[in-house]
Amino acid sequence: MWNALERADGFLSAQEVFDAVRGTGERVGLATVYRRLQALVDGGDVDVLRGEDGEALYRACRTSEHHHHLICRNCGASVEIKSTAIERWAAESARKHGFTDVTHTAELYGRCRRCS
Amino acid sequence: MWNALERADGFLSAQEVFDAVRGTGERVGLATVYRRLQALVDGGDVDVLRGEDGEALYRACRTSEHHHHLICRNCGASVEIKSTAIERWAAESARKHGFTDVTHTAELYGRCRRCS
DNA sequence: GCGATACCGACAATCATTCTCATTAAGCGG
DNA sequence: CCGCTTAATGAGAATGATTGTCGGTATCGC
Repeated sequence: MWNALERADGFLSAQEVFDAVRGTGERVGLATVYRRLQALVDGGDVDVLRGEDGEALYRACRTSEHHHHLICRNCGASVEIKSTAIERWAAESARKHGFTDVTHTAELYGRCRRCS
Repeated sequence: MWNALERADGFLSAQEVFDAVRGTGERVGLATVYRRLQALVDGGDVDVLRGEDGEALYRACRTSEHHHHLICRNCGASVEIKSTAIERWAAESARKHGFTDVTHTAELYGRCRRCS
């Protein structure tokens, strides 16, 4: 399961992970895939985000630091992006409106060079 | 339907809109709620975003311009935010990695003044 | 080896969302 | 007002992702 995520260089849905694992001949249940993915997410080893249709997408990330993603909406390939601009903007906006304890999500969706 | 969205000053799920409309005595089907909400979204009159569990949440927005939200994770109240910094960051990042046709999502979650 | 325990796979259940289709409402020329 | 065409609607079935259930199995300390 971990291998499947590492090998893919983009986000995979739970179904895709399931198919990939099955493809290696390993006999595994779909429920287990969800359980293990959730465990990986809880452990901080995998990033999860919601596609535009609300489906959960998983990815093994190279860094455990806070970062964002640039995702190809065609092939799923993704690039990790760090940005101080976003962090600054988030903190600034929160302060201006009296909000505390603020977190944020930010993802970019487009077509990668190959899929253009 | 529009009234229900306007009256709430936070995001509502499709089910909540459905309940609100039914509460007024209006006889309407759930499928119609989804259809009309989608139409409103397409027309730019309503914003939609995905909650952390993937559920679609709708809100009547005051401006039809592109903007983001600062949302209280306790009471659901939200503030609309415009930011040129984000737009610049998105365009810049996309260009740098050869992505085209890029859109983005960015939301801030925190506790509003009253809920702090 | 033995019992306690955690994990697992198969499948049923749930929940949001979409699809289907017969029905109804609305526009319109006569 | 009438009949006809067309778009929108409601009810409920269908779909698809995700989660729960439960009997079975591998594991570990003793």
